[in-house]
Amino acid sequence: MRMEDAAQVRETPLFSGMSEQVFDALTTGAFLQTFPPHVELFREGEAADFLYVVMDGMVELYAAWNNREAAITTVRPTGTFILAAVVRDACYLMSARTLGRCRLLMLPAASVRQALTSDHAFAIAMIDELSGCYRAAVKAQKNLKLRTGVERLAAYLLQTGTRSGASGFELPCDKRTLASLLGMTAENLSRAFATLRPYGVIVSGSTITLAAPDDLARLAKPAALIDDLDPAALGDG
Amino acid sequence: MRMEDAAQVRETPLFSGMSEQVFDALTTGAFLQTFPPHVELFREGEAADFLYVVMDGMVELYAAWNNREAAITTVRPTGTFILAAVVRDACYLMSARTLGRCRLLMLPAASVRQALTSDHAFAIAMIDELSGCYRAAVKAQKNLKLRTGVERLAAYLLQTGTRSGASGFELPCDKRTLASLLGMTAENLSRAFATLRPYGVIVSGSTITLAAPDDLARLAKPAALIDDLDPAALGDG
DNA sequence: TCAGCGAATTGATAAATATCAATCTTGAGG
DNA sequence: CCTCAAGATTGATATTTATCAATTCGCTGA
Repeated sequence: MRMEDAAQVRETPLFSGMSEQVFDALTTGAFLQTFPPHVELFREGEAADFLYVVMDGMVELYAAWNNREAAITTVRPTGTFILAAVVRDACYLMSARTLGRCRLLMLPAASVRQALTSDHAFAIAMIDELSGCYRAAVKAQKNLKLRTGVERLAAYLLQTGTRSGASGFELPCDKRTLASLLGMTAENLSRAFATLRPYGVIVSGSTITLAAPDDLARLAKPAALIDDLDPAALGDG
Repeated sequence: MRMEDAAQVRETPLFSGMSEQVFDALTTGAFLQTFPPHVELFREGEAADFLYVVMDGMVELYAAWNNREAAITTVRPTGTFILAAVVRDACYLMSARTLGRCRLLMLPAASVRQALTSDHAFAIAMIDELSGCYRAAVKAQKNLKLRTGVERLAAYLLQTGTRSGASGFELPCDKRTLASLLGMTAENLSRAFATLRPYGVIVSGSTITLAAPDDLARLAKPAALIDDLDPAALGDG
C-alpha cells in the first residue's frame, strides 16, 4: 500500500485516533484493489470477510428480494461500507457493486475486530461512525415514509445543489440508480423531473440546473432532521 | 433505584460487561419514572439529555414532517432508545411516546458518554448495540422498498406468530400504530388483513390466528436478510 | 461518420396506496 | 346495563406509483 493511500485512510475520522501500532497491523494485511464499473464486490448474505474503504470512485449498496431489486445507498471516498456486518462477524445485508471505476481498500474483518478490542480510541471512533450510519438510515426511512417521490427528488436536488455551491451540478450516478435510491422507478424519475420543471429544475443529460432554488425549497420543505447539508442520507454508508 | 431494577438493567448485554464502578456511577444519577399511556417523552429535534431504557411497557418512536406523521419503530423491555443521539451529543431524530403504561429508566446522556470513554468493555458493547440498531434500520428500509403493504403485513404476522410459538397471538399495539409501522394507513391495514383471509389469517380484535402458516409463508416469502426471528426490525430501537 | 446498444423519455394502462366519509364494533366509565 | 367515544371496517374515489411498450437520445467503437 502506497504512503499516500495510507495517509488518506489515516486522515478519516474512523482511523485518525488509532495508535500507530494498531494502524500498521491493520493496514499490513490490507489489499488495495482497482475495479472497473459494474463489478459485483459481494452479495448480500455472504460472510463479511473485509471492511471496505472507498479510495476512489463510487460504490452502490443494493438489496434484492423476490426478483425485485432496490438501491439502498451509495458510498463515496473516503467512506467505509458494511461496517456493522464486520464488527458483528455477521453476513452482509446488502450487495455491493462499483458504479464507475473504483479503487478500494479491503481491510480483513478479523483485523478490524482485533483492533477494536486493543485500541479504545478506535472503539470510540467506531461508535461515532456507527451512530452516524444508523442516523443516516433512520433519516432515509423517514424520507421514504413521509414524502412522495416528487418531494424526495426535490429535496435531493436542493441538498445536492446546495452542497455543490453552484446553480448547476452533475448527477453523481446514472438516473436509473438515482431513481432506485429515491425509491421509485426510472420512468417515474423522468416524470418527477418534468413535474419540477416549473420550479426551475432544468435537466440536460446528467447536468442539473436549479434556476429557482427558492421556489424549489418551498415545494421540498427541507428539514434538518431528514436532509443533510453534508454527505449522509444518500451519500455514505 | 431498586435492586431488582438495577439487576434487570445489569443483565442486558449493553451493560453486563461494564465494571461495577462505572455501572454504579451511571445508575446513581439515573431516574426511574412511570408514565401513563400516550405521554410524549420528547420531541424530535430536542437535545438528547437522557438515554432511555424500557423496564416495562412499550414506547413508540415516530417522526413528523409537513403535517404528516409516521411510526418508525417500537421499543420493548429491556430495549434502549435514542442511543445514537446520546453518543453523538446530537438532537433526537424521532419523537417518543408511551403506547401503554410504561416504566422507564433515564440515564443522563453525559454520564453515558463518560462511561464510554472510561470503560472499554462498555464501548465494545455499545458498538455491538449500535451495529444491531443500524442493521435493523437497513432491514426496515429493505422491507419498505422491496415489498408491498400486504407482503409486509404477511411477513410481520408470520414473524410474530412464529416468535410467539402459538397459532394465536395478541397484536402488541393498536392497529393504527401497526399500520403506520408497516408503512400504510389504518384503512389499508384493514384491507390487507382481509386480503390475507384466504391465507388463513383470522382476525378477532387484537387477536390473530394463523390457521395456514404454510400458505401465508408462500405469500410472504420470509427472508432472513429482511425479517427476524428475534426482536428487531419492528420491535427494538 | 455511422451503426448499434444502452439509457432515458413518453404514453397508456394497471396496481398500490391514500383520502374522505359513513357505519360498525368495542371497551371504559357511570 | 347503558352511553359514549375511540378504534376499526367498509365503500367510493382520487392520487401515486409501477408496469409495459414504443420512441428518442446519447455515447462508444469501428
